[in-house]
Amino acid sequence: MSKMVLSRLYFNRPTLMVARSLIGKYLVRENGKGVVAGKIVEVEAYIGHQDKACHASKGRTARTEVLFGRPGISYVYLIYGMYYCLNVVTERAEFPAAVLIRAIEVDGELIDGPGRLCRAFAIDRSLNRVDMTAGDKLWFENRGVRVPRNRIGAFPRIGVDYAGSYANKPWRFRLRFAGGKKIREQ
DNA sequence: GATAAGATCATCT
DNA sequence: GATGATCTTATCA
Repeated sequence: MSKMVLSRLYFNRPTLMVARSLIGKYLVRENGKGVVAGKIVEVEAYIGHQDKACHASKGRTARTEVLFGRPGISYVYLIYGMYYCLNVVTERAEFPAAVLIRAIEVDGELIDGPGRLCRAFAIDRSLNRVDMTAGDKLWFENRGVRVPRNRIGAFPRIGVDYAGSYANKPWRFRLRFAGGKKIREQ
């Protein structure tokens, strides 16, 4: 069986649907040396120019241009001068939306937080605007893990208090258990 | 356990 | 010149 790389059509759907269904899928990173893969356990959705927490709410700029592009493309940026965050663009072209990958489980070990995740996977600005549906360097796989809806919790997003009425939207999704243990909630 | 502060820079005003 | 889709370490209680 060939690898089940998530396709363009997978990401060309409502962002909340993509975000929820990404829980339990695998993020795969291939650099020159080898392959690292981990199960996604936490994501956040950023949806449209009306969402003040979404970078595209400030308009279409050189930086946010990628959010207006085709689904399935990576959006990597530097935050607080020290950490990278990995997102994947969702929904049709011209509609700016993306899913931030926040936490991953690799060999039973939880890598908690977008900055740490990118460090562990050696993700930086050179992986911005990569086509993640091509199965090259960075992509998502469905490895047949089924996650029941009741194992996924929805919470407000992190660090977006400034976003007004959008600050409290339950657009963060997290697996309630990982590695056999209950993990942090809220 | 909780909270505070420091590191450090691309992007936008 | 201000500001974060953060993480680590230190200091308190």
